[in-house]
Amino acid sequence: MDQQVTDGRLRRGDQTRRVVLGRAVDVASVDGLDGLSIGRLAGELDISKSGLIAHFGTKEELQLATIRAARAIFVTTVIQPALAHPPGNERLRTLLEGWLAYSSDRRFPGGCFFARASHEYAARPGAVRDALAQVDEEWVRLIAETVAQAQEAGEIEPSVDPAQLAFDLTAFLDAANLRSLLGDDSVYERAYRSMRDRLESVALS
Amino acid sequence: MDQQVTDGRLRRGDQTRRVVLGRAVDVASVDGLDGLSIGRLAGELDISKSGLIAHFGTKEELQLATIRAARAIFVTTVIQPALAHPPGNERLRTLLEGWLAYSSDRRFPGGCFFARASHEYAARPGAVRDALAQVDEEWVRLIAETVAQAQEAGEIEPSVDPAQLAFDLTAFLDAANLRSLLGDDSVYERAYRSMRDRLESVALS
DNA sequence: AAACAATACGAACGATCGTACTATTTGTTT
DNA sequence: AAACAAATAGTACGATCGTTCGTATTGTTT
Repeated sequence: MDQQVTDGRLRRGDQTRRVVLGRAVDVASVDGLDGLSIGRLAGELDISKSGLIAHFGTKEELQLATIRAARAIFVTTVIQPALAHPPGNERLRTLLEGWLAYSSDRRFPGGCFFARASHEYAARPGAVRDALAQVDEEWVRLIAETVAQAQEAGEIEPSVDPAQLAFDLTAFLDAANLRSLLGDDSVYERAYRSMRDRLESVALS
Repeated sequence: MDQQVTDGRLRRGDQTRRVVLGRAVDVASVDGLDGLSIGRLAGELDISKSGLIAHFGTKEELQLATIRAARAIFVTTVIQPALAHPPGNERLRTLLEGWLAYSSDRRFPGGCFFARASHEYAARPGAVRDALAQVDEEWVRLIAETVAQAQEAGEIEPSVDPAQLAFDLTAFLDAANLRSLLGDDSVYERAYRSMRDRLESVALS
């Protein structure tokens, strides 16, 4: 996204930003975007509070930057690999299985970053909530669109409402993520089975 | 649970506890069990910080008491009314529809208290997480047991795994709760439809 | 080498956090 | 009325919060 930077000063700043955000997403996935305190982050990274916040201005800007960083990781981990597969059922399954791996492999130590942060800010109006709501909506829409493509490919019954199926499938994923963190070890298998059964129930080919 | 208290001093204390916890569950449903600060709570209720915390000892004890208070509200709002119905499909539907109403009516201003709090503490070991995990497990188990009773009544196919069906159904509920808070107005209808379709797919009678 | 720009630091600000300690008030018991 | 018990209040503590300001460091440009 960013063009190659040759100025060593800007390069240094970008590197610091990267390190800070890399730590921020992990911290926030466990302790939330509120638990993401500037002093704590600076302490863990052995840099000064003032030097850290100078990159973002305010805490809210740091939170928004953290959301963008987490979104980029999610795209790289879950979405990009799936886009290598052809549209339709195969891509849909890759997306869903990729999500389960993203959660169960603990790409973020606190499980899905967005499940954690979205629940934290869902009932609190503001820029942070809006950003999280948009990411969530993008994700659900991607699943629905992929379902629609599978229909166009003749792999899923045309009578199925893509948004409805996407609601069900993403619900399974989120439930597995939460209950795994709460100590249920069987829940990823359950989610996989529910997902498979649900897809088989609407399969055509 | 508590026996009738005649001592006016203890009565006064119980009343204060009740007022504090009544406010605490609402605050925590929006701002989380961390956002539940003693100073804020005392300020909103016009009592002293020291007088408030004297009832609970520490903040963690206040959090645990808040979880117990929220659980009592949940039982009264969702579970008790359903227990008036006969075991089986009827009770199961009442539980699920009662939950959707509990969420959409905003019995807690931040939506489901436990969805909010569970995600907040899911990845943070301690007494608070354990208490939340237990409430969640109780709830899912109740749904699974009610499914099993519906099987015994010949209303649901005996081949169905009650825990698997309970996983699906509770997943729909939680997804509706979150996405409603994030601004999706159609999501309770979607959850209702998914729930109904899922139950019809395993119905016997 | 001098001027400039971006980054990073250190110190301090007022505010709020959870908690502890000491009165004071309110109600009961003798 | 006196002694006691429970609830409530007032004050202060050290720690941490987000933010601001002035200064030093690092790198580039002239």
